[in-house]
Amino acid sequence: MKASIPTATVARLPVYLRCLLSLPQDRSTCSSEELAQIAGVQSAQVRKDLSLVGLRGIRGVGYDIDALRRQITSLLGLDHEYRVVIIGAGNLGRALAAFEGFREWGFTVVALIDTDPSKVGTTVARLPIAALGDLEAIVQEHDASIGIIATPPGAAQDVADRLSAAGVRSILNFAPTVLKVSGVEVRRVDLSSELQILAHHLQG
Amino acid sequence: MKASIPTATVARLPVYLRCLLSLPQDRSTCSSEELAQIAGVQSAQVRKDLSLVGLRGIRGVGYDIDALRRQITSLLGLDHEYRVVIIGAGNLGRALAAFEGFREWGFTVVALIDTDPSKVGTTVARLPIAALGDLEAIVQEHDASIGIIATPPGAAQDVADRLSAAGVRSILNFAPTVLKVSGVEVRRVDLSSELQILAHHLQG
DNA sequence: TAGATTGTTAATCGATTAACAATC
DNA sequence: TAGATTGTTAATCGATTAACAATC
Repeated sequence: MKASIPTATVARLPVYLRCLLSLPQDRSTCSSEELAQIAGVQSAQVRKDLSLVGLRGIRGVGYDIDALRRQITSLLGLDHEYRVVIIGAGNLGRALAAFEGFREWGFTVVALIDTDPSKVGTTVARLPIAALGDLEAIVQEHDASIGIIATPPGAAQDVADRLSAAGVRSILNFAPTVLKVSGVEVRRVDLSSELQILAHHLQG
Repeated sequence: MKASIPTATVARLPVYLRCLLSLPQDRSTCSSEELAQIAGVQSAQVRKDLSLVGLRGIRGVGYDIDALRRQITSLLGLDHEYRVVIIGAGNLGRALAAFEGFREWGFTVVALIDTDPSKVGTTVARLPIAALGDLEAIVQEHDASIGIIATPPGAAQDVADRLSAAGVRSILNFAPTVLKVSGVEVRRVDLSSELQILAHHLQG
């Protein structure tokens, strides 16, 4: 029984990975101090995180960059391909469908879904927009494991329920809605809230 | 000297506010238990948060919904208007420029800025795209206090430096770049990282 | 060896939750 | 009054940081 990795640590792994990939090809090792510097955290944090996920360095030398890259990739499951469906073909949904940053890490957007009949059948980034009624069929056909909700707030819970029932196991929710689901991991990105938090500091 | 509000509490205020606004008009009070339920947190959390920001309820009754709405709005500074500049007119930058969710809370996008000469002068959501060279002039002209970075990663630090020097005090960063700035509050939204974190759970 | 750097422990800090007296 | 619900304290939990012996 392996102890699970703290969520704060998991959330930093993508940052470390990107930093490691940005290091010059000819470098072979990297100290926790240097990685911390470019990742914007403390070196003790880096050592603790890497230690928690079972990654070891060499005392007096540092960490093997290539081993770190490969092992973090594997820990995050980025050596698999994941199929993603996006629900909501508004400005945000379309931008996400065309976003290159997903493909780069092995996430393939297999469908963009919307209720608007005038949108269905048109294409965004070479992807045809499908009807909401086909959600379940599409998830099953492509064996999609991730759903991205970019609908208006009122539609989000229903879409989440349907994604969950169809077998999607992770949801990235851009709707400003608190989703009630079970057995599905949800991450929330609330763009308006982010600005509101910044606003608090501007005046406080 | 007022003690400052814990960051975790500040981050929940926008959620509470949205929940309160979704309550029927004819309701006048709301218990911490009910608010917790719709916000997806524990009732003790709600009471603690509200207490930390100085909001009181009535024992045996609950909290006054209208007072809560007004006071949270004020705490977050949402009774002001904020001018926002967006840098990067790619898919994401354009989607953000057209995003209605910002306007709704008093955030006005005053400029969309890009380096690409073929984009400059065209319009997105009735907003003309400006040249990067004009960033400082635009920030000053509109007295913008928030910058949204939606550039490729390599450009983000330079843009952040220029925003900061031009007087912007808060940055929302969508580039997968760790920004080094001082005296500016930065919030990071890393879309690829979100999927990577979800991927970790899919396989773990 | 001397210098560098890890890996881990313990201390600290901050956030969440449970519990319940206070009181409407 | 009796029932409901707050406001706060204390307990718990999780995350960060400091410090340093181990060791390359």
